[in-house]
Amino acid sequence: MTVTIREIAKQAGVSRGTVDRVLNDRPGVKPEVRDRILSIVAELNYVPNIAAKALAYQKKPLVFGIVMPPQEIQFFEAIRNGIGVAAEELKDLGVRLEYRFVDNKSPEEGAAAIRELVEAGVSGIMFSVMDDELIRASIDYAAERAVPIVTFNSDVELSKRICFVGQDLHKSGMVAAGLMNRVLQANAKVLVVTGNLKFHAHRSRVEGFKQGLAEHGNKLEVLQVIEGFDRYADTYLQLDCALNANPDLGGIYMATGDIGACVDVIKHHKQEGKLRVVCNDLISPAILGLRERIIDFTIVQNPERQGYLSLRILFDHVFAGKQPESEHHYTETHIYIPESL
Amino acid sequence: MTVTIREIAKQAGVSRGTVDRVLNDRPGVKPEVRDRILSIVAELNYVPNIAAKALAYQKKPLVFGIVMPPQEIQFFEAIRNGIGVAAEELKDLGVRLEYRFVDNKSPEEGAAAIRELVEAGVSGIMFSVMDDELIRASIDYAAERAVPIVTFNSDVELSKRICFVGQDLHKSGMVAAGLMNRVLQANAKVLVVTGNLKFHAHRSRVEGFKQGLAEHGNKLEVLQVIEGFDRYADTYLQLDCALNANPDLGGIYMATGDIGACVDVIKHHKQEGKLRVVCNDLISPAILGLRERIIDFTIVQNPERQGYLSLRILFDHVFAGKQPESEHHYTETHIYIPESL
DNA sequence: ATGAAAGCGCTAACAT
DNA sequence: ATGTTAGCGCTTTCAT
Repeated sequence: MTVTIREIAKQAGVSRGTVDRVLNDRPGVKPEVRDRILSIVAELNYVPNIAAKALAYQKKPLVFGIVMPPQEIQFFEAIRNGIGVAAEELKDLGVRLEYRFVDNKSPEEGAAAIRELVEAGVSGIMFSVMDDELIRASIDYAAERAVPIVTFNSDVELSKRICFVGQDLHKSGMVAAGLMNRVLQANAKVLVVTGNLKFHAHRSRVEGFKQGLAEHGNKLEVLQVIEGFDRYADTYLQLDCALNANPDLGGIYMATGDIGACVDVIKHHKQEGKLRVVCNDLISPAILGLRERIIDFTIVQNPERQGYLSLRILFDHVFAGKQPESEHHYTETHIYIPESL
Repeated sequence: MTVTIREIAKQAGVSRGTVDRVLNDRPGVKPEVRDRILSIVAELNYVPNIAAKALAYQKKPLVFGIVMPPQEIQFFEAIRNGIGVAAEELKDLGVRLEYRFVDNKSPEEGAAAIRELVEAGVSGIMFSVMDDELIRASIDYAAERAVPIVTFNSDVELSKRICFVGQDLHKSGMVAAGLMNRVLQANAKVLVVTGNLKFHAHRSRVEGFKQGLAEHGNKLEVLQVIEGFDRYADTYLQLDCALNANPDLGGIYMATGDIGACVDVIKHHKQEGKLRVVCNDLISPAILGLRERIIDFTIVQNPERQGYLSLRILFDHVFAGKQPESEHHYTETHIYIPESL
C-alpha cells in the first residue's frame, strides 16, 4: 500500500505536523525524534504524493525563475516552446514562471538577474546566458541559499549548478564528420568554419569533427579551419577566398557561425548542389539553405527538449527531491534533410 | 483568479455536488439547471484543477488498459519505455496501467482483450495489434461505452478510436529517397525491399520513396521492388539473385523486412561499404549493420515518444477533457548514422 | 518541541 | 433533484 505521512506519524508515535517538519528540514524537532522519523521514512520507503503536495501549494505557488537572452534571438524560440510545454503540465501542480530576459553579451545583467530572483524568493532558476566569473559567483550565491539552478544550452562550468541540459558539441562534430564521410569520395577536401577557436564551445565541434574524420581513417582532408567570429562579413570574405583558391573543394562544415554568409558565397560561385554542406540547428538560414538544396544536412540537438527537461528537472528536484541523473544532460542528436522537415 | 467549483456553485445558486454532477455528466440534474451551470462554466472559463482531481481519485485510481504484442518483440521495447516514462509522471495523479500482451497475428485475442478491459471498467485503452474487422468492432464497442481508445504504432482505420499515434510511413520513404539522392551519383541503380505490397502500411514507404525520387528529377533508377514477406529466406534469396544480376548496383532501401538478411547478402557478395544502404528503426540488426558500416542510415520515428504520447493523450482526454489536436499524431522522423548512436 | 486542525479543489456517499 | 459532508495527502497556522 501507499505509505503516507499519517502512517509515518503513527509508527513514530508523533503527529503529522512533526513528520512534515522533518521531511521539509524545518526547525523545531528534537534530534532524536528527527532521526527516528527519518529511519522510519527510509524503512517504509516513503515517497510524498505529488498531487497532494501540489494541492497544498495552491495558496502559495512555487515560482521558478528563467534567465535567458531576449525574445528576438531566434534560436531560443524552440527552447521557449519546450519550457511552455513543461509549464503547461506543471501549471496545476502549483508552478509559476518568472522570466528575465537579459543581454547575452553582458554577464552583469545575468548575474544581477539571478540575485534578484533569489531575493524574490524563487524556488529554483533556469539559466542560459554565458560562462563568466561574475555569473559563477551568482550561481554559487544562489546555491548557498538553497536555490537550485539548472543551466541550459550553454553551461557555466565549475559552478554549483545542479545540472546542465544541452547539446553535446563534440558529438555533433563527430556526426558532421560521419555525414561528410558518407557523401564525399575518398581524398575529398573540406573546409571547416567556426566562430572563435579561443572559445571552448566553438572548439568542441571542430575537435569532434576531426576525431570523426580520424576514426574513418582520415580519408578526407581538412584544408583550413576558418574563424568567422560569428560575423557575416568575416565569414563571407574568408570563404570566398578559400573557394577561389580551391576549385576542387568537396564540402564545407559550418560548425559555428553565419550560415547565410556560407549560402551566399556558394551562390556567388555557382556551386549550388556541387558542394556538400553540413551545418547546425534549424534556424531560418539553415532551413532556407536546405530547401534550396545548397545545404545537405543540418544537425540539431533538440532545443525544445532542452527547455522542457530543464524545467522538469528543476521541478522534480524541488518537489520530489530527485537528484538529476547526471551533471550533464545531453539532448539527442538528430540529422535533418529537407525531406524530414 | 482561478475559478473553482465552489465559485461556479455560488454563481449558479446551487451546491458543489450539483456542479460536479453536471461537469461529469452524471444524471440527476434538472435540464435547466444543467444548462445554467454549463453557461456559467463557459463564461468563467472554468478549468478543473488536475491536482485536486487526482487527489480525490486516490481512493479509486483510474485504470488504463494497454493491448500490445508480447514482450519478446524487440521493436516494442522502446515504446514500452515511453509508456513507462508517462506512467511515472502520472503515478501520483492516480493512474494505473493494466497490460494485455496478445499475439499480433490473431485479431481474436486483441478484440477479446479490448472487451475484457471495457467490462473490467477501465477508463481508456491504448491499442496496437493489427487492423482487422474484428478489432474495429471491438473498438467501436468500447467507444459506445465511452471508453476512449488510442491506437499506436499501427492504426485501425475507420474505427472510432480518438486518435492514432505513430509514424508517417510515407514520409519515412521520402526521407530515404532524400538520403539516397545525396549519397549516390546520378543514374545510380537502387533496389527496394518491402514486406508485402498488398499491405497498405508496407506500400506507403515504397510510394514515399518513389515520390521522393521523382521530386529530385528521378536521377536514380529503381531496378526492382522486392517483396520479402518479412522472412529471412525470401529476402536473402531475392537479394542474392538481384546482386548477381546487377554488379553495378548503387544502393538498397530496406523499407520493410529482415535487415539481417540484407546484411548477410552484402557480406556474402563482399560489398561492405560499397553499396549505400538505408533501413528503418533502431533494432539490433540495424544497429549492428551501422556499426559494421554496412548500413549507412537508419530512419527512426521515435517509438519511445509514441508510447509516451499515447498514454499522455489518453490521460489528458479522460482527465482534462482535452480532444487530441488531430486524428493522426505523427512522431518526428529522425536519421541515424553510427556516430549519432 | 510538539499536537491539533483547517484548508487546497474535487469526488462520492449519504441525506433530504 | 439537490444539498451536505467526509475524505484524498500534504502544508501551515495556531495552540499547548
